[in-house]
Amino acid sequence: MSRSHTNVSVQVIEEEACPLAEVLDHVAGKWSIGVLVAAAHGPVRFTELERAVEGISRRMLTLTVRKLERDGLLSRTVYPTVPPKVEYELTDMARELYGTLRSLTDWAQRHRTDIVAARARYDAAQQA
Amino acid sequence: MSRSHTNVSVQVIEEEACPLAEVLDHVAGKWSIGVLVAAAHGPVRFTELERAVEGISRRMLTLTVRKLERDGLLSRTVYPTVPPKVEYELTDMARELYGTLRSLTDWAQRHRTDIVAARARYDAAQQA
DNA sequence: CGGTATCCGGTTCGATACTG
DNA sequence: CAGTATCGAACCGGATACCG
Repeated sequence: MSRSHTNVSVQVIEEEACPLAEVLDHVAGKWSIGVLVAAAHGPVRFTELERAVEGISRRMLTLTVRKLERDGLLSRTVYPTVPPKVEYELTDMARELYGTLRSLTDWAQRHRTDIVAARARYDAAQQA
Repeated sequence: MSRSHTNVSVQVIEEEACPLAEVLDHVAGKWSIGVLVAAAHGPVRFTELERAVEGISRRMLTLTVRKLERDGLLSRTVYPTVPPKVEYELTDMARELYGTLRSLTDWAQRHRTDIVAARARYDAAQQA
């Protein structure tokens, strides 16, 4: 366990951390990931998203898709029919991100029980 | 672009999205990622984190490391010396996650300007 | 169908001051 | 050095009602 910790590595940290913070500002938020995942398999309509992303309110779905659209992660296509039809789709940029999201998912699934266990241990230690 | 959207894929979405939401509850939050990245290169002391994660307040750093420790992502070692010395380090579980965090970073760097451009385009279109 | 508008409670977070 | 305590502002997000 070498402690090769210098000013240089602190510099590196800042360069790494800042763009990452930016991504999260775009991608985090309670519902963003859920919406991206739900839209990943093809064009999806508003109501389909509403059903797929379980628990989301209409308001939050609107705000979330707007934000994702603004950041260029989601494309929105309006068909001026009656009744109106709107389709959302991942942009190429978002499709690249999706792979990383999947590896996050995989990590979460592998360590789900570990996290629960860690919490139980921590809480038990505190209450003592 | 086939629209092979069925009940089955909706099922898949829910199975994927839920654990992902859980990860984010652990890992998101304004500062978590920054702290994890800052702690990735070896044992780091509290004050070092405070300097490395630019903009974080003492309070938020405390809350963040506590949360990460509780979830088993960060280990906390106290040396009972005067003055006190506390070192934080990624757990093995967190080190696995770090790879994914890096690919998030890489994505962010590749598309940083794309996102800025997308926003400018969107905002211009709205104000019109 | 695909949204908006408004209200409002809860949580988050920064600022500040204090401590073993 | 490594925290804790308290306060208030800002923001987030749910509920509800309405609209082209």
